[in-house]
Amino acid sequence: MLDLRFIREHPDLVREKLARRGGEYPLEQLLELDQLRRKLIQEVENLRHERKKASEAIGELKRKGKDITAETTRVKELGERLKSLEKELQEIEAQVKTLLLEIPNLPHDSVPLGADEKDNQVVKRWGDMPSFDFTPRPHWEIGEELGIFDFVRAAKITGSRFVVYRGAGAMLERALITFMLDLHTRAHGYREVLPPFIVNEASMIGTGQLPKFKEDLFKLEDWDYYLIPTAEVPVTNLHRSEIVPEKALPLYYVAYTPCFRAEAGSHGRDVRGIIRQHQFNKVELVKFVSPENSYEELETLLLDAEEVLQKLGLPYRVVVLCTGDLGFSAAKTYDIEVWAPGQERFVEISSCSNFEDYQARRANIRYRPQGGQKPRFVHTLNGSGLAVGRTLMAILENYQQKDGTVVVPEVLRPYMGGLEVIEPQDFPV
RNA sequence: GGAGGGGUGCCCGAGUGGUCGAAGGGGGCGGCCUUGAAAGCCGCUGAGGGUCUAGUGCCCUCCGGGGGUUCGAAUCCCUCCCCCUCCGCCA
Repeated sequence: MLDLRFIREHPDLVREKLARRGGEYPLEQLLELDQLRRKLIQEVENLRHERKKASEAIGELKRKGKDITAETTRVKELGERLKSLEKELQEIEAQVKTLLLEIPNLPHDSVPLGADEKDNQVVKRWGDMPSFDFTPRPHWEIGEELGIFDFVRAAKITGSRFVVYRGAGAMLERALITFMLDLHTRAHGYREVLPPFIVNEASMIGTGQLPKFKEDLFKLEDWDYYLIPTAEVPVTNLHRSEIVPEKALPLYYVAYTPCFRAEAGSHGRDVRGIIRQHQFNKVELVKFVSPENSYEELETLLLDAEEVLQKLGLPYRVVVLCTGDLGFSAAKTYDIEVWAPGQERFVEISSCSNFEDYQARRANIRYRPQGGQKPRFVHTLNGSGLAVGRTLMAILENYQQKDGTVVVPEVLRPYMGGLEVIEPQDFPV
């Protein structure tokens, strides 16, 4: 969330920056409530002060063995007045908190102005798109023909937007996960963690999924627990309500987790194939850094994610999201889009964001600056490194051959028992 | 699921109704000592909020969360959450 004091002191700036995102936010209402809140705080605190002094006096009288009945009745009245004011204040504060949680982060000044994804700007291209002497096919056709996807049985055991990976498909998914984890831990200095895939409500609020985006989440019945939509949630919340020493920064984490998304409102989008599933695997990079260099850290985070695609030989482009397409909690986001020749389009495969102190303030993640000064909020960043299912999709489409087989990228072969080509799976059923 | 014990500051830990925001230790910061460091010694060191004359100011809140009793709660009561031990169940 935003800093209430900053909003109060720079309302025009905040208004203007929120306007860049488009949409309506309850800023004016918040400012009004904040004024009321501060007035109530003063009244309450004055009363408390009075009561405190009077109570102390009673203690003094009692010690001297004097009569205190007159004083106690007076203070009791004071207490009752205080109680009703406190209740009022509590309600106002709850409302302020609610409004604050519904206001998104302010876009960074380097984020291009724009209304929606059409205004995102391509900032980089890498790799040559493969040329084929046949018409390249989409991954769902390749995968089903190879027998590595089974959508029919997935629909039977669960429902739509699920898939069963079989044989070399399952192995390829597993190889990708391990390959990515190895790259980020060994070459990029990330610490590997394997967090819970289920988190509580406080964690979801900490990273910004709740309270606003409840409909995107799977919730466990009779529990205040949710399936994670991304490892960003458990990993960022690792340090919720902590104060870490400055010398511990920056903290780099990498985590493999499955991700669960209700995909409410995406009916009819990407219904074919494995691009948009209710459950998918992802390797996620998360950074906790000091505010001074978070934008440099965003650039290196992006490069760390890009390197996965480079090593796999998959062509891609990087776009910077415009203000209108920016996620709720993010101040700046780069998307990496991999080339999918079977669909003749680029598909998002990673999203790398700097949240500045927006999540840190929600989740109360701070660091103590060297020299023992007051704690400050860290900056948090995260990025997919990468979405595993979509990487598998890109491999099928970019490495497909005329005969329907798929070449395994060289870096993955050690992870697949030396397998060089994926051929039709020979299963009796 | 049953029985018991516990949650206090950056960390550990004392504190069972009244100057208790809280002993002590660790850590951190500063100083002395030292060629330098370690050790030793001395001092400082919680967080959040409100306010103005903006000060090394004044005030309020915070001892797991919420509620209650009381003139007054870290301390008493209720409730919820979490952790530990034993038993049961279990991959």
